[in-house]
Amino acid sequence: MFLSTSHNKIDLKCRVSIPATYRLFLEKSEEQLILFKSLQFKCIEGTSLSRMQRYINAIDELDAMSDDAFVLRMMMADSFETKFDASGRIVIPETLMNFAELSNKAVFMGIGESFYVWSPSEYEKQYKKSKQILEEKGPPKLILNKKTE
Amino acid sequence: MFLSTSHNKIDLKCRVSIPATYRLFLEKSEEQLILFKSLQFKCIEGTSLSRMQRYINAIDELDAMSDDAFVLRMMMADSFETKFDASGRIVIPETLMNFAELSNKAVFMGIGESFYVWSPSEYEKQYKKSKQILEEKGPPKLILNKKTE
DNA sequence: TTGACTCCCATAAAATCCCATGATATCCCT
DNA sequence: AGGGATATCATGGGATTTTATGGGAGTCAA
Repeated sequence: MFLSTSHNKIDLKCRVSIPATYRLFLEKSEEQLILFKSLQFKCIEGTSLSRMQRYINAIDELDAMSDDAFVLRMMMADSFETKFDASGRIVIPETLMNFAELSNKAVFMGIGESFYVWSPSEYEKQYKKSKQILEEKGPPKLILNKKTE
Repeated sequence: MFLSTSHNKIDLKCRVSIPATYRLFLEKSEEQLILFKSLQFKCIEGTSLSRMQRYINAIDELDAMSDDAFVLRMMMADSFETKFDASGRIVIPETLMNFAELSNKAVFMGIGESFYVWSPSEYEKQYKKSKQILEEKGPPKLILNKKTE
């Protein structure tokens, strides 16, 4: 699983070290890493190829002309398969650098099946926002054992 | 699989470089590349021969006299099997150049099992449209809670 | 012989590999 | 528990390979 947060440097070639824990998780499960534009936030989302595969399969199950299928196809088009160099770094494609407004620092935030990559300022913004919601509305009600029907 | 987007040049001989990632995917899976007119958009669709085969099989399951079967057969008739030259380029058949209104630039857009080839202006149009749908309707529901089974 | 198509070679820019290093964390032995 | 030895991590930069693209020589058919 992708967990924990870390702040890593992006060098002039747009390389970043993927946090070792993330990398080990991918290597252990023999998964390729996919990066894509988040549909919800101004950040990059990272996930395994097999999870991305599930989205792709979903496209075929939808009405091909539907808005959902349309948006999902665009998501694929904004996705990149990446691999590590010998020292565990990836290169962030230019498209994604621009989309997430990254320059020389990246914040990795693990959220289970996937992770986010933020610019420090955007991360800060979202972090404060979540804190504020927490204060105003109290902790969210979690249902851990959801019935699947 | 086919992912990511790239803008490549079409030269005077109607040659374009297929994005290396697409090419490698096809070579690795020992697949032939098929190009055909998209049924939904003003663009060329590219896919593997085996996926095309699935379309063809699907025709047989339709009422042979139906309009759907008729349209699909016409689509097949405008399909081209293409192969790369030594440096990974293909020649786009004139019929398809005209259909997609291509001139000197092609936008390759990977959508999983297949990819689209657009003129830059048409691509731009579709991209904006998807952005707009995303804003108005939010991300597709299956993104948010995906059932694994 | 002219036009269309296919090979083949050339090249600049970009992506990738390879080796190096300081900092941190982990191990291990007493 | 201390403290040095060892491994791992995050980072830098140069060398090499691949990619995308241009253009010419050979080939085949009308």
